[in-house]
Amino acid sequence: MRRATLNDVAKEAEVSIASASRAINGLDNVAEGVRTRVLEAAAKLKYIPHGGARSLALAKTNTIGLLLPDIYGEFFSEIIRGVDVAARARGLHLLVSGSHGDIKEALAAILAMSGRVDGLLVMSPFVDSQDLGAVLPVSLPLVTIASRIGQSGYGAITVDNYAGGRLAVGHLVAQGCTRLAHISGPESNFEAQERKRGFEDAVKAAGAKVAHAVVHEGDFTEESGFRCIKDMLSAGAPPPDGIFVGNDMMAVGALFALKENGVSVPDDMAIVGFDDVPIARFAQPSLSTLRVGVYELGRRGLDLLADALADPDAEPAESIVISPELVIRESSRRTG
Amino acid sequence: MRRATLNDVAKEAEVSIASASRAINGLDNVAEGVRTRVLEAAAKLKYIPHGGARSLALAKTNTIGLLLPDIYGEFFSEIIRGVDVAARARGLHLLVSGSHGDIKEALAAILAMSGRVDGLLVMSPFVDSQDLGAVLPVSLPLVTIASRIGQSGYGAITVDNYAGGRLAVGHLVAQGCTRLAHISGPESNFEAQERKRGFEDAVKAAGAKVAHAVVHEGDFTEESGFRCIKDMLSAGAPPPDGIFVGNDMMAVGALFALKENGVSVPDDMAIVGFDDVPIARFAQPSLSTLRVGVYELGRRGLDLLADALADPDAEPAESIVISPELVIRESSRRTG
DNA sequence: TGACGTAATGTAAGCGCTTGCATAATCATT
DNA sequence: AATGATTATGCAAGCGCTTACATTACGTCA
Repeated sequence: MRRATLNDVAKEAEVSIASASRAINGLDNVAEGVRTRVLEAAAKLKYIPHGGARSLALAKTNTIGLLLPDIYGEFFSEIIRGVDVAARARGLHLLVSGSHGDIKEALAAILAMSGRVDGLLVMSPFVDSQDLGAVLPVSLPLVTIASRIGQSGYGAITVDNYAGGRLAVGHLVAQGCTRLAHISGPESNFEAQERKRGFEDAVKAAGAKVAHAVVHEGDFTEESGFRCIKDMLSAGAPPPDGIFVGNDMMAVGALFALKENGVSVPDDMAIVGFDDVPIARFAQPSLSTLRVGVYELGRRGLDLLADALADPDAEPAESIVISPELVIRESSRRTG
Repeated sequence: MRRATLNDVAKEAEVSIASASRAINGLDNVAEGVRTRVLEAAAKLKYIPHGGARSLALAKTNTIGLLLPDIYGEFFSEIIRGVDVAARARGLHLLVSGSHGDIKEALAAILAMSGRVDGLLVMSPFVDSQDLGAVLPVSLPLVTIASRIGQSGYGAITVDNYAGGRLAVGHLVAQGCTRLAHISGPESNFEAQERKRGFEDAVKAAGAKVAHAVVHEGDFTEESGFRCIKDMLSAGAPPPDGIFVGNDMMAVGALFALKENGVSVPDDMAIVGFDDVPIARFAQPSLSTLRVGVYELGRRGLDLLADALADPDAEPAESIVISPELVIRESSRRTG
């Protein structure tokens, strides 16, 4: 049986469709008798308003689109949590999509979202994200998270990855490490590049205190962290005694590999990750890392967007920069 | 500047709106000249089709609604991953919402989704979910995951939690445990109840081999697992030597508490969880658990729904029951 | 050259809803 | 009782799009 429309309800209640609409929406210019008749008819027909049609008529969807590289896993799950909580608080719904690292897919997702959302929350940490910015319709309110999109115009939330990298190195040096290494994220990832740059500059600044500093490239997955450590250990060269790993998942993989090879952490090798995803404190040993407040990233991103939506001609909020905070746990705390 | 509509494009290209539509959608009954004119006009005006309007006209959204108790965290994140992958493979989009354990919120979410999705994928493991079923519009294709909703009609995916509970106990007994305990999920959760029932029946069946079997009630969070262990240890009674924990997150909390109290796992106490979320193998010691294949839950749920959507008058697929598989890791592997 | 099939285009209805405006009904006021 | 103010209701346009159907233009064949 076809789903009931407002028209059906109106007929059943023997009123005009306009009155039915008003009754359903609780407007006050409806006679009591009409209201009850309409409501009864609606219940009888199991009428449920058609959200899409309503959106079209109102030019308002009460939905915001969330576009992430992926929509699962420790990191993104935390982002989603932040966004979800904030959205719920404002009565907004979420249309989420993953771009899977593919600009094409990201564009397709945005196309599909167009006309279904009031605004867009985008995280696209790819070095060439600017292209994305160029294609985006100017008309859709857009807030970016940890991205590098040309014209955002509606604010952005970014993480000071460079400073984070420097902090990590500073800490490792303070712990007495003299041979440093970095396991970076992919070349194509803007955040990864910034972290690496922080690492390298800090190493340079440390001067003679640091003997040599290698960089291995991973791809932000646990497996790649595992693999990088294996490579390092079998390289022949003396292994480093302190590693700054580009994100926590790779650090977890690294810890695994180190344990497998009997390298003691932190005594033989100190490890520092990045992000502070929930798993960091469960790792064995627990993982020192740079806390970004991933949850906050999501929450504040949504707030920024929702505020812009609520007051379209407020001046665009300046972008927010989040400074990572060093969290020292077992993996880098030298007793000596 | 207002966003461009198809009408604007048609005017710009000096053709009728019908031709513009056909050109944009790549139909073949359009003269080449017209097509290029339209496409150029569209590009010039930065035209992006309005998905909502298109859906309304086509009575098809290519979106499916995913309603979960929460949309983040180890467990749900895995579900989302399965759903996402399957949806992507079929070109479907996802409108996700969390009910936060509140039936009211779940209903609100479903209302909001109505008319924006072609079908619904719902997980509502609450004992009183039937009420939800009663209210749902019959018209929307619906597949349930690990839920207990009256008339699903379009198939369902369920987990054999009872069998899982029995398996866990069987394993613990086989490891030589004689004093068993269970940390259950909340009373209101259907799955939790089934797992508990499995535990209790298996204990009964074990007869004299098991001295006594206590049940503590948690709420599926890590904290509650932690707390239950603390309670157990300070209870005065001799502590159990084998615990079946209702899910992995609580088990992780339990491991923490045990380590804090110097109880050795698995020698003093063996632990078995449920779900096999990704974190289970990272725990220290790694966690024995009942693998549900959470990812599969999501993937197959979506497939079921999408198939029903694709062929509306196929007979409703029978529901799928997933049998958990025992995964033995360090937390319950006795060397003796 | 005229009848006819084919292909390109336009017209307009309709998807389900909201809402400005006009109309009708009710009430208070003098 | 006549007037104006107030309230309830309905009509119809419109949100941006698709598409059945009608119309027109064109080439083909006898």
